[in-house]
This record gives sequence, C-alpha cells and structure tokens, in this order.
Amino acid sequence: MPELPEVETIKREIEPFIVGRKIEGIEIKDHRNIKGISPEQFKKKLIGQKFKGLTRQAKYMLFELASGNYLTIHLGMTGRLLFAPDKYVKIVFNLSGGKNLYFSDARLFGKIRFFEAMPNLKLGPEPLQKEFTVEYLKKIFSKRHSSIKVLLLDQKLLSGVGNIYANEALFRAGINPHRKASSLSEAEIKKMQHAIEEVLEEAIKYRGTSDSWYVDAKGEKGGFQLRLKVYGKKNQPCPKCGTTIKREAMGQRGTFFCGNCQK
DNA sequence: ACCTAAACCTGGGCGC
DNA sequence: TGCGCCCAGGTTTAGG
Repeated sequence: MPELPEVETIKREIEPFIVGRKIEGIEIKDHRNIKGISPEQFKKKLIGQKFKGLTRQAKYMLFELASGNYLTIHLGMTGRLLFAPDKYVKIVFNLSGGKNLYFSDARLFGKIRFFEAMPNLKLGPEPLQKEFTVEYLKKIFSKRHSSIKVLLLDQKLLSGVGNIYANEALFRAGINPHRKASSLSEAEIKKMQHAIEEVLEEAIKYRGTSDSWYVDAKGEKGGFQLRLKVYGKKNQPCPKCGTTIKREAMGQRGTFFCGNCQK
C-alpha cells in the first residue's frame, strides 16, 4: 500500500506533468472516492482551474490550484495515479494539451477532497522533517501505554509511516513490536528514530515497495519489495539470525518480526 | 485524553 | 473451470 515513499515517488512524477495545465474536463466512472461534495459540485468546482503546484504531506498529495483552492488525494490501499488507464480507473482528469491523468482504485479506500483554501490535515510531524527528533519521540512515547508498533501507525503522532515500514523499522532498530512505547530507553528511541529515517530514505531511493498493488504513475513497480527483511516473511528465516519470522495481528494489522533479534 | 475495535470495500489467492 | 471463503489494511467512527 502506498506509504510515504510510494506517495513521494508518484508526486515527483506527477508534478512536472500537471503544473501549468488546466483541467478541461473530468470523467467520473465511480463517485465513491470523492468525499464531502457531490460529483456534480466536484466537477463544477474544478473544471476550468489550473494546477499551480503539488506537494506531499505524509501519505497525502496536495494539489494547489491557481485560484487558491486545493485538491487532496489519499491513495488508501489500492489507489493509483496513472499516465495511462488500467482496469480499475474511477476518475479521469482531462488536462490541457490533450493529456489525461487517471485515478484508479480497485478497493475504493482512496479519498479525494476539494478545499476552498489550504486544508489542515491534522497530521503529526513526518520523519523526514526537522521536527522529527529524539526529543519529540521521547515526548510522545513516554506517556503512552500502547505498543510501539500501534503507536508508529498513528498519523496524528507521526505521519507517513504505514504497516510495511513500521515493521521494517522495528526490525532494523532491534525492537520487539509488542514493547510498550513508554518502556523504550533513550538509546532505543535513538535507534528507532534512525531506523525510521533510514528505511524511508532507502525506500524512496528504490521507488517504493510493490508488495501487492502499488505501481508508480508510469504503471511500473517499485524495487523495495526485494529489500524487505520481515514484512510478509511469515515462517521464513530471519535474514540476521535464521530464527523463523512470526506473524501476529496487532491493532488488526499484520505484524512481522524476529523474536530473537527484536527484544 | 487515551485506547480498542469495528466498519468501510473488493480483487486475488486458495482449497475443493 | 468455477464456486465459496478468507485475506489485505489506512482512516474514520463509535464506544469504553
């Protein structure tokens, strides 16, 4: 599923393609991804507008329009933004210059919203920004009774990390996902902070993880699935010590870890 | 304020 | 070949 590295990869591809282009038409094949506004209003508000910029906030893409309005797209689990259509296309943006941008989403978990002005997405700091410090993690970990794994997925505390990179970062830091966040020592918090930054930067470098549905705007798979150490590796040997990797549900999410390497 | 769990949704993979 | 079943999970919502 698209997490920070996957969304960043798509953002980098889409930005030069859309900036300066006008939305000349919108084809809505399925309106269920459009939230908070009717399909008719969605078209009326957007057709004729020009894209000014595109930024990423955690897993969201924030499209800035020349009018000062905004469009946000969250890809959910199976959402795609594509230069060419696939069989799950729900919305087509007809752009000036005879180009199209396709929004595809097999499972309809993606969300598209229109805003009159810059929205506040109510997200916690994201790992590649300067607010992501050991001090910040100490602050949010110290008073929490939930597990470190569940906490890493809370977008209000820390944004951009999803299930794949939470599992991978915990493995790299050598921390057991069941540990209470408040039980981590300062040294462990430092390892955690470093592991999160490292795994996200590496995943961006490899253009994301195509474990199941993810493809970039060109429809191509990423490369990081070949570098996963624990995610999806149930019953396979740990790459460090050979112990069988376990899978357990935590917070209703698949959690993969090595019981020997992660204490 | 904090924490947990259900609900949303459907293609793909599996067993038979 | 095809049917039924179960799984995947980010975010929102409800409830304790």
